[in-house]
Amino acid sequence: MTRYLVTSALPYANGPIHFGHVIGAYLPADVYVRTLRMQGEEALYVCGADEHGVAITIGAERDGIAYPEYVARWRTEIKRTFDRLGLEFDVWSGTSISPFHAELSQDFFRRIDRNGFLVQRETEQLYCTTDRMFLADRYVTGTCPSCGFESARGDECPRCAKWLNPLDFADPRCKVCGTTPERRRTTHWYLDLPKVRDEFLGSWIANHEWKPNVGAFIANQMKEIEPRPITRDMSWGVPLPADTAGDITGKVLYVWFDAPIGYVSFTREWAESKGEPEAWKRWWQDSQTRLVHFIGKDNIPFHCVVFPAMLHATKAGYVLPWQVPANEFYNLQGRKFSTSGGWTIPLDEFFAKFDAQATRFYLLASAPETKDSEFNWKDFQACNNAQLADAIGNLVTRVLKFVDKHYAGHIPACAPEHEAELDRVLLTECGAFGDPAESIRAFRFRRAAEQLIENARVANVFVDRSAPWSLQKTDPARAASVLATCAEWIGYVARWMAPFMPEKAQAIWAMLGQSGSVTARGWPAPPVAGQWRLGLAGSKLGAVAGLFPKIDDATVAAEIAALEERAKQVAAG
RNA sequence: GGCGGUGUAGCUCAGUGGUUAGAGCAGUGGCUUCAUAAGCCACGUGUCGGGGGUUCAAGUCCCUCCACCGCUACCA
Repeated sequence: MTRYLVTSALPYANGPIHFGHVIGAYLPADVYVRTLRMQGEEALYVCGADEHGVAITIGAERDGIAYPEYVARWRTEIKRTFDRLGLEFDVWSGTSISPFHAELSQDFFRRIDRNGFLVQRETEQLYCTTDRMFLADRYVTGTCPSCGFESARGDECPRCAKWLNPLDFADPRCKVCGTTPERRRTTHWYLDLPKVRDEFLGSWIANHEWKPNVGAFIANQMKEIEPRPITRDMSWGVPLPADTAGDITGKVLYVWFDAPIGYVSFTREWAESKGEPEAWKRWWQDSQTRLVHFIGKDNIPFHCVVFPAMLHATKAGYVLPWQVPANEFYNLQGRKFSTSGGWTIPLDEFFAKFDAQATRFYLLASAPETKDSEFNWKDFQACNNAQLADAIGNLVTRVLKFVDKHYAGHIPACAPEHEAELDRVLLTECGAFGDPAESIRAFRFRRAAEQLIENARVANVFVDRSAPWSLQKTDPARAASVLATCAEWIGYVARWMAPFMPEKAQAIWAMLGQSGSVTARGWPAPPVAGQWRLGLAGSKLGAVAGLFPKIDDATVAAEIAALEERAKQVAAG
């Protein structure tokens, strides 16, 4: 049977994550997995921190703490944010602590080497003797040989936009410490991407169905693909396999090589924790697996080209990505999120004031699926107030409080003589409703959010048309049937909501007097007249209370002012 | 420079070459009172960024120009 192996881009353990990361790669994956499971599919959701690389060593040294301590801090901090948002991974680990990671990364390297997809090259690079490391282009600054701009970056001149090679600087300086680096020769292993392309990857990519914003982009990249270095001169990382390295020391696998292998090693870690050490193979080396990578657009070349090339080059039977639902970028109030620039939302403060479940819904409803989008405070308020509080929250309270008052807190039964007619009115005359799962499976989360609201509105129309408060006086039996029908529909709404807002869905389920988990009831089949009711009649309601507190204008104005103030203070230094 | 994306109603956005281009929000008017002053109904002539072209037919395909954004692969 088909099974779904879902991954979210491994967050880099070098700083806090913001809502842009959350909606780009994590929240959609969580909703996807929850939906699949409610539909009875087998799914595994894997994530963890990416913890190697030079940016981390620089950060740790700046903070004066050991590398492992540094990455542990961010691994924990990032996970805390995920926990607050209700993101549930089956395994959460880190590339520097996962017990299988180093061994498996070396295994990848060895297999790829043995299969003839690695080449060695000697190059000359700038080396900073103060920081004791080779400098990436961006870590070098100097005078542009083209236009004379004195603070050109090693990769590109900000003034004349010319591509640069830092070796061409007459006066190179290390961006970290300001001293002059020296030239050194060094040998590295390169992944022979053109060879993988010609043997397999080119035709695989051409014949694979990609999300529209992914396909054209990577097809074009295949033409200019070049070998990529996969080793690096530093100490923090996975050491080269000793049998390959020989007498060469001081090299580790480059972070972008070992990071995606984390998906596999974390799966092994999960299997081990389940007491089935071999179970990971069922997920990674079985053609029934559908591998889905949720990422931001900056990761497209990596997950659609490089990682598949690595998987193929091992010739170890690994599955390749089935879908890569990459999102575009998510901004904040018209500008890019910038932690260092103060243009961000401090999450501790945010979650002290605002509901994490409502935030999940808003992020999904505004997700950057086809183009960049943004978190906008006024939109957030409108979404919470008009869609969640008014359309869904009020539907629940208006119906259940009515039931509470007139039926002694028990959901009435729908009289058999009313059922066919009420089904017809509800299902065909009160507006269109759709199945959010269809949209979710197509990675259209904004559309699914709309459908959720539309579905709730169907019941609001039904209540208005039926006017049970009048029937109560003229035809009490019919009033009871109407309320019974509304309660049943709310049960559907709760299940449709469950992947988006699991806690709120559960709260509705409890208000309906149902025990157990709402997700245990599974995903609802599209309601069909005569057979859609769950049979809630007779249930004793739980305590009925408002689900979504409203956010007032003053609160929003204060948040916008605080955001601008933060940015201003950072700009002033 | 190269590549990619975006440009549709006041705002945020949907729109698989084919009837008079849609939704939500905001706005206006009416109805209702069960409910978190919530709900329902009605009301949208917008050079679909500009200009060419293909087609019986283009927001939808092609070319070009303009604007904005991103990427450019040793910042992982």
